[in-house]
Amino acid sequence: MFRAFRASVAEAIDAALADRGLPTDDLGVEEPPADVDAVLASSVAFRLADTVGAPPPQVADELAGEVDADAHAYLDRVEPAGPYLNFFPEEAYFRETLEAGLQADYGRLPDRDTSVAVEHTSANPTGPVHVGRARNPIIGDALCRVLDFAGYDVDAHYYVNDAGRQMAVFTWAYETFDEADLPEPERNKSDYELVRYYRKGNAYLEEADPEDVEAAEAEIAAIIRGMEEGDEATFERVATVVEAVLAGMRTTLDRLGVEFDGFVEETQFMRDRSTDDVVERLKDSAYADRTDDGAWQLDMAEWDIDTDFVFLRSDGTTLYTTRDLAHHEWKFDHYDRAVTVLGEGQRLHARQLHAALEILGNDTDRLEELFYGWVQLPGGEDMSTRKGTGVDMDDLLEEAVGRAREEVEARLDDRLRNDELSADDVDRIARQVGVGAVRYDIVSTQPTKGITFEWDRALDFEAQSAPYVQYVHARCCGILAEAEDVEPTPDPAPLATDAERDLLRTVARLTGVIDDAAADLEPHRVATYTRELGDRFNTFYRECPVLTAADREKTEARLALVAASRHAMANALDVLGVEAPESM
RNA sequence: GGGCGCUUAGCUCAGUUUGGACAGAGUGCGUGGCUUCGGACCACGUUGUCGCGGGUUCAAAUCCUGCAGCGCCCA
Repeated sequence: MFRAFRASVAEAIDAALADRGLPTDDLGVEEPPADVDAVLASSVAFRLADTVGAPPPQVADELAGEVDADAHAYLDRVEPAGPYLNFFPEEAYFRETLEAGLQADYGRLPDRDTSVAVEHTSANPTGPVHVGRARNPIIGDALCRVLDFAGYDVDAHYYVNDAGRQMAVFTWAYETFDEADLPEPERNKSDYELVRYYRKGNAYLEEADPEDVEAAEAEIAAIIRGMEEGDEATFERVATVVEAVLAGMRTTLDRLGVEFDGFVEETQFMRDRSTDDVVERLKDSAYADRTDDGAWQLDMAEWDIDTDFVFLRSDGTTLYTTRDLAHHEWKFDHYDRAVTVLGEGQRLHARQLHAALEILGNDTDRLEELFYGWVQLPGGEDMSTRKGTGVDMDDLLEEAVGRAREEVEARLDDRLRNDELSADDVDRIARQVGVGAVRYDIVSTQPTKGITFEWDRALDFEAQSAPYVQYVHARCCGILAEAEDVEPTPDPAPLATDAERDLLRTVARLTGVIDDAAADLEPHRVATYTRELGDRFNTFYRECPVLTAADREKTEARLALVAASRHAMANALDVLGVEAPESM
C-alpha cells in the first residue's frame, strides 16, 4: 500500500505540473515531520516559485487545486500547508494495511525474479572468529535477509580463501609442529586447537635461524606451487587444515544466527583452470604489459587508478586478485547481481576488481559493494588472529547471554504477568536477548562509521537496544494471547486518536522501508524503523486500552492494529537477524 | 607525498545518497504516572558554534571548496 501510495503521489504531482507546462524533474516528495498527519509531502512549490512568478505558498495553493485526487489510487486529498503540499490517503489505504498486517508475512515484497549472490564474512580460515570481524557476518546476514524480504532470490556465499600463502604457511605448520609443544587451546573447539599451529608457525618464521627459515620457506613455496600446478595431493593436504578450522568458525557463526547457502572455495578456480583463462585473456588486452622482472600487470589510468594491477607474478604464479576475477566471472555466470560486504581497507581492491572485470568484457553494473569500518580495540590496537589479540566472538556471545540471563532472573519477581516462565524459557530468553543485543547494536549503526569495541556498550540492554524493541513484540503477543475470543477486524474507522493513527501510519510504512533499505543496501535503516515503531506502539499501548476499550468495535479494530504491529515488528527484526520473543 | 572514509547534545547514535516544515532519539540529570491488556513501559522538563573557515542558493547538518583531528589504502 505504501509503495502504491508513494507512486500515486508522484503521478499526481507530475500530472499537475505537466498540465501547466512546468518541469517535472524534481517532485520533492518527502516524508513530513512527525507532527504533520499527512503520509507524504512535497516541497516542489519552492522550486517552481521563480518559474511561475509567485511566492511558494501561492504556488502550493494553486497546485493543490490542480490535483485530481480521484484519478490516483489511494489518494484522498491534497492540502497546501504554507509552501508545502500534504498528501492524505483514503481510508482504503489504512484498511488494506490492516488486512495485510494480519498476515504473518506482512511487509514482504513480491518476487522480482532476480537472483543475487551476496558474499560476506569470507574470513581467512586461520582461527576463531573475533569481534574485529563481527561486523561482516552481522551486516552481511542482515543484507541477505533484507534483499530476500524485498523479493530477490538471494544466495549467501562465504568465499573460502584456501589458496594463498597464509594457508600454505598454516599447512606447513600443521604438518611440522608437535602438539606437545603447543599451549593448551583456549577452548575445546577445532578452530582454537588449530590456530595454535598457525601462531607457532608464524612466530617460527620470524624468530628462527635464517637457514631454518629458508628451509621452511622452501616447503611453503612447494605447497603454493603444488596448488598452482593443480596437484590434487597438495589440495588435499591444505583442505585438511581448512576444513577443520572452518568447522569451528561455522559453529560460532551459527551461534550468531548467521546462515550461508554456500561455501565457495578459491581453489575451485584453480582446479577448473578458469584462473588460467583469465590470465590469458588479460595478457591479450590492450591494458596489459610486462614489467622488467617479468611480471604481468594492467594499466588502470583510464579508471583513475594510478596503482598498477599485477595479475601474474614473475615466477608465473597467480595472485589472490587474479583468482578473485575468475570467482566473479563465475558469479556473473550464475546470478543476475552480485554484492560483496567488505571492510573499508578493501576499497582500492574493489575498484581494481571492477576495472579488471570491465577489461575482461563484463558489465560491472551488476556488481556492488557494501563497505564497513573496522572494529577497533579501545587502545587503538587492531585485532589479529596471527598475534592472538582481540576478543573472540565466542567469549562475547557467552558473556552477552550470561548477562541477559542475570537480567531475566532479576526481573522474574517483578513480572506483572503470571505466566510462570520455565527454566527452558529463561534459557531461550537469555539467548534471544543476549545474541539479539550484540547483533542489533552492530547492525543499527551506519556501516561506514568506525566502531570501538567496549564490553559495557556492546552489552548495554538499556539504551536503544534489542530488548526495547523485542519487548514491544512480546507485549503485542501478550495482548493477542489474552484476546482469544475476540476476532481482530481490519477496520480503521474506530481508530480515531492520534496515537492510533500515528502507529497505523508507521506500520504502513514498513514496505517502503524494506524497499529503500534493499535498493540502497542499507539494512541499518530497518533498525531505525524498529525504534520508531516501538516508540509509537508504546505510546498507543499507554493511551489506548485494547481488551477493555469502550465498545466491541474498538476492541476488534485495536486488536487488528496490535496484530499488524506484531507482524511488522517480527518481520523487521527477522530482517535484522534478531529473534522476536513471544514472551520475555 | 597521493587517494578514500568519518566528525551532529556530557555519552552512544539517527538524519547527509534526492538541500526544504523550529536539528531528532536514547542515555544522563530533574519531576510525575494507571489497584487496569506485560513497568525491560509512558509523560513532562533539561541538554547543540551539526569539527573549523569560505562559497553556491529564496533555503545548507545535507552540495562545492580549503583546513584540522581520527581511521584506512597506495607508494
